[in-house]
Amino acid sequence: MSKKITIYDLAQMLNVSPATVSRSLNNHHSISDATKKRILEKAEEVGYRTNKFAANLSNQKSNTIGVIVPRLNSYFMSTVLAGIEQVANEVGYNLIISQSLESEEKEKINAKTLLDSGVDALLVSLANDSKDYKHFEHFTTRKIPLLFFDRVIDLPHCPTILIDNLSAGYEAGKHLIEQGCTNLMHISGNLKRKLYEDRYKGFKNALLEHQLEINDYTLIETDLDPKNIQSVIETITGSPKKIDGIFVASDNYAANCIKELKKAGIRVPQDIKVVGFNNDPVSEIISPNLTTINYPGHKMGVLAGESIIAHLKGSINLQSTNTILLRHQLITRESSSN
Amino acid sequence: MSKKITIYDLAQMLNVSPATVSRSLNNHHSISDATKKRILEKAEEVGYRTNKFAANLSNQKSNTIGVIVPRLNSYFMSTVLAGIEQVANEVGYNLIISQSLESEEKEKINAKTLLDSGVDALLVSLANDSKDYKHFEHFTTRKIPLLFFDRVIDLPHCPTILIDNLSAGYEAGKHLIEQGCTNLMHISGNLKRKLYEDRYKGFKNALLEHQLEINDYTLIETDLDPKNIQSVIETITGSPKKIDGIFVASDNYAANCIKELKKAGIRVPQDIKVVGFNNDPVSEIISPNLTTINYPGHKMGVLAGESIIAHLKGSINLQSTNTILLRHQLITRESSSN
DNA sequence: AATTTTTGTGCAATCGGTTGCATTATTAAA
DNA sequence: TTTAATAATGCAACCGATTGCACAAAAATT
Repeated sequence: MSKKITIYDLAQMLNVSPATVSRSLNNHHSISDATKKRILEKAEEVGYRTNKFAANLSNQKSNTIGVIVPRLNSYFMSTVLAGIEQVANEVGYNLIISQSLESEEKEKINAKTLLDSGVDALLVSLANDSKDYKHFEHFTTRKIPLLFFDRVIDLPHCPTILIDNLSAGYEAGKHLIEQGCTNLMHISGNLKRKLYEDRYKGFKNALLEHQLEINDYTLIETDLDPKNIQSVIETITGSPKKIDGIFVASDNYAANCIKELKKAGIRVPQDIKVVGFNNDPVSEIISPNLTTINYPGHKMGVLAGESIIAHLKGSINLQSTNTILLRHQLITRESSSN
Repeated sequence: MSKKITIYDLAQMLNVSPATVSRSLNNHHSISDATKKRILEKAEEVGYRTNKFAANLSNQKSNTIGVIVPRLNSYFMSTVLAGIEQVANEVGYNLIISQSLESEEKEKINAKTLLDSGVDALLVSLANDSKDYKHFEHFTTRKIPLLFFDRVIDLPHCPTILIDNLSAGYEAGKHLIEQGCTNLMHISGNLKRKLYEDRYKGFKNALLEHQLEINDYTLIETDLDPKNIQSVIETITGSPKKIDGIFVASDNYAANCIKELKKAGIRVPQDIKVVGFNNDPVSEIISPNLTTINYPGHKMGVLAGESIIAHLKGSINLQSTNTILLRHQLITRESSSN
């Protein structure tokens, strides 16, 4: 029981060849039903378990998908991962998940490790400070499908899944303006990442469209880590013209902003209206409830998983599809009402 | 470039044997430095990448650790996973993560898949409805180390990492009593899981110690999913004796309770005091801030990872250590003040 | 100079499945 | 009844790295 049983053992027990055993286990058509049954039953009886290493070596594939994310402990990311895992699991794919912790260096190492581990495909959401993408070339040259989601770059033959951040930013800005705000601010994530750049661009477009002033206080670039929120609050309160509308690139950060603003005696939404991003659960917990852009993380994960698996199974060719845009949606709540 | 290079290719290029190449790549002592250098350089030059399948097959190990969790998109769990990933990554281990989605059936399948995938160790947090643990026996019989965290069971030779839920529950109860509550309620998760059972037991002990009544309203068992919170709120408001203190087994659920209680016109903490569990970020966002039990998820992950890796490297023997208890801590905030 | 050690490499088996091709048994067609 | 077609199974090479053992060359010892 404790020593592992191979197809050779089974073959010997049943007086057939290992080839027949292998074919039976894989339900190959050229084996008679009787033999198959006999072999399957014996395999079950003696607790045979296939050795994936050997099978992988032979098949040159692992039924494994690699995932690299900046960090896995954010509501959004864990939701995406949950989606990916769910679809992958259903069709028998395993997920090797690693985090770059926002470091390009780690991202490179992780990519290499996953390459060596023989993942059949790679899903990536980029680290904030990744600037060089050579580490992904190994995958493309080896024709290992590579898909970017959320924090994406445009690489030849690599599809991307994301939302239309440009118009999401625009809608957020426009909404604040329609609510009567005239002195707007955007608290952004790292602008090296296109999604943040786009959100800001869209936001700025809304301002431009309404001839609102754009100045030094229109944009604050942060790492979206609530730890360093104090300086941001100071910037807000220190603005010469009173800020009356803020669009924050993450709900979590927005919630913390509201909390700190309240502490500073600033009322939300009366003094400042706030719009967040993602529709995290926290947006409905914070008081006032947070107006936000719904960003369907789970759906994104499911889609990423399904796309890559469909590609692996050969049913679609992802290389040609370049960008999949998910629908987003402004959800208005108390934090921007008047 | 695009076709993969093996040690045989390298051997041929350099007129040495594959064995020498292999040994060089693994920095075996019996190879001269000159040869090693020559081989390493060539390997680098031609972009050699080791084939893990072959290496794993030969070594009978994968440098991979399997993880099964109920779901990966909860703040607590994703934090634990982040901790595990971090330490595993640092020492070159990969993590295959799968979720049971609270289903015993899926947990079984996942365990099987991970066994087949040849993980060197398995870390598990159990699904709520798991009742049968035979699927883990394969691991123990094959001497694959198995460690449970958070939602644990006592299996021979399997260490567990958790906090002292009994005393945490007791402290939560005692705190509410000290704040003047006399009519207490506990909103629990699935009592099949020992951690929830223990939290309730501890809580009950506090009540007993202070001669407080225990009745039908003392305990509500839920799945801790905010979706079905309404019936719980109704139970609270419908209690003949007004409930004035609630201990909730998760911060997220507690936050939602507070939100709904406020909607129902019940003031927290004036009418009802609330204590949560986990010290999620949401506990500091909700107003009033939530008194809670700090449960160090990241630390738990790090510890789980470190333990299992130390065991794999042979530096410690986990089989003998049976339980690792992490320190928890009551954090008092507004939701239970008076 | 002869012998023993030490060092550095190679041979070949092994890990456990997979699969193209050959072979035999069986059934259908002529 | 003979021949062609079909079905079922086995042989043996292959996937790519690892490693015990043998062996030759170089260094150390007597």
